[in-house]
Amino acid sequence: MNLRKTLLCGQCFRWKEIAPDVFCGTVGGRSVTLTQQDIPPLTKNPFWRQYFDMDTDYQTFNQTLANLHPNLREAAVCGAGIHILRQDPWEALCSFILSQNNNIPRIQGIISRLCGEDDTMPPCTKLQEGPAAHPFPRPEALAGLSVDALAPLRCGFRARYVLDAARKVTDGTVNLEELRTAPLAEARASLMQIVGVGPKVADCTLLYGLHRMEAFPMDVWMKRAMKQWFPGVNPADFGPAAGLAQQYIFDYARRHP
DNA sequence: CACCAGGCTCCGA
DNA sequence: TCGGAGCATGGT
Repeated sequence: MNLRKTLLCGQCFRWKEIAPDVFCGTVGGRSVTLTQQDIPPLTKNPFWRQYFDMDTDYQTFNQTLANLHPNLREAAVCGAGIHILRQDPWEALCSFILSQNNNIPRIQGIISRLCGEDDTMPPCTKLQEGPAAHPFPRPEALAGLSVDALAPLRCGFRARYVLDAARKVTDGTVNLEELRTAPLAEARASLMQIVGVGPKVADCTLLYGLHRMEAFPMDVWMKRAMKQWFPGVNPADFGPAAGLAQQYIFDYARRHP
């Protein structure tokens, strides 16, 4: 696993590079600062082993993708080392609602404020793991709030989307844990009951929050990228590596102006 | 000033 | 069912 690629490829928003190759993040109520060298010992810890998805065979996924198209082979080589993190489903849902029609630096800022971090707060510099000062807020904590209460987040029209998600997750309208094993189409439909959740956000939630690797977040940008750089390749060809392929394609397109 | 940012809702044909 | 404006906010 390549730590930099994995944390900076756009799948998560709570990791900061506080110095070259030094990353500080908050996951599941824990904060940690680490570098690439910390990964081997850290993966003895079941929690981090699971979060970084160390038990999935990415080698086989890479082989599958590389054989589909020459450009996809190149993309897979460049993207090798990216793992799809096993993020908290609610955090992923909420994060990708906030990501719509938005850019990554601002998404990070909004999520940082949502977690109660102050804009003037210095970056965390402690070098070992500890309890999080600012864990991601649970849906129950947000469900009762008003749009006005979220004004300090400056997330604009997305505020009512976040609140609708919080309410529907809290009252059981959407049962995130059940979506781990539900048929993909059903899981997608369930998430799209939430106002502000369309096909793209639903698939991002399934992929990053519920580790449904066969989910393929598709939008007009991705359609164009597929047609331009990977003609003749269909998302159906990716099988259980679809989510990983999408990540590789995203990175590939970024490197090809 | 216009345009864009990992989209979606809402409206009209 | 489809297309396109509008949406809050901040950066370039």
